[in-house]
Amino acid sequence: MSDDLDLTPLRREVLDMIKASARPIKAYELLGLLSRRRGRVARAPTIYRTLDYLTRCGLIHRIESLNAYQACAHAPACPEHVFLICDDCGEVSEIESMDARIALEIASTARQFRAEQVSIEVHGACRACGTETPARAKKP
Amino acid sequence: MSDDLDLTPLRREVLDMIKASARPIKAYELLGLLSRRRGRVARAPTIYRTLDYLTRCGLIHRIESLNAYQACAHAPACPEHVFLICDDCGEVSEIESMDARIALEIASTARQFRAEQVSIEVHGACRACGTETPARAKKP
DNA sequence: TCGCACGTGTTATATTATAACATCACAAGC
DNA sequence: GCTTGTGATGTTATAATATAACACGTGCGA
Ligand SMILES: [Zn+2]
Ligand SMILES: [Zn+2]
Ligand SMILES: [Zn+2]
Ligand SMILES: [Zn+2]
Repeated sequence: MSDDLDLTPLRREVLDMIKASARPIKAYELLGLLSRRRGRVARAPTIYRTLDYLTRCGLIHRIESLNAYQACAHAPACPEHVFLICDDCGEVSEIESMDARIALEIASTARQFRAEQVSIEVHGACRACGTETPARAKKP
Repeated sequence: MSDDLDLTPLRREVLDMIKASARPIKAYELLGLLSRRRGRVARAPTIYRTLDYLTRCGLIHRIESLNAYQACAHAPACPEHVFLICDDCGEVSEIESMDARIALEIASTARQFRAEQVSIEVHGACRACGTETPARAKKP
């Protein structure tokens, strides 16, 4: 395991595609984009290996409840991140909550559980979607 | 949408299988168990619909990072749950952390995000696995 | 030069999940 | 009784997500 980045052309290309996406992006979407960019089909292992690498480096995060990936909003080290996921418009914002992290650290330690990786995903309605109508009226 | 439970035989059978499992259990594992119990194959939609129902009722939880399901440890209403997931032995314990929940509520509200469903999954090493050896030595 | 580590390509397949439609049982209303 | 609607379950097919296993090439140090 090395500490420094090895951003090969493939990894950089995939990272750029993820950064360019306004929403979390899925593995097979990236695969399609990559195939088109390069003029030949890219296969699943190519993209999954790259996503693994970028995730391990902390450059992107996987959003478990969406099976999708998003560039980290807070640089290469980001231990306190929380995703606010709007189920209406699909927007996901990454915030930091030191308080939540501390609470979890305390709760884990109390049970002698050594926390290594924390995933916090909050589903709901973002500001724009939540205020569309006072009391929950969706177009059918 | 009704408030009270409709635990049909299928739903009860699946719920019992989940409760009987010492670990989170996967949809296709349940499908296999169910097929054997009933002496004929059960198909995927049967189990997924049942899991949806039980999840919506709060009787079970889905663990997103494992694609697996576990019975709720805290009765039919459980808004503050956190999963401590041991990556060594696979044990998952469900705890409650009001503090984490409050921290997230505050952080969400500050961004005018209306939180509806929160998923907190902490991966790491449980007490038993974390103390096996002082500094991380796994059998190869 | 040789062997190794590692990134990538390729083939095949495993795992997870849903769409769409058929059937059945039960209950409300006639 | 019959009709009709509703919700649960069964069935068929397929979509979406992910990994195993092996091949190939390049660079690098022994
Ligand atoms: Zn981040
Ligand atoms: Zn929104
Ligand atoms: Zn619970
Ligand atoms: Zn353990």
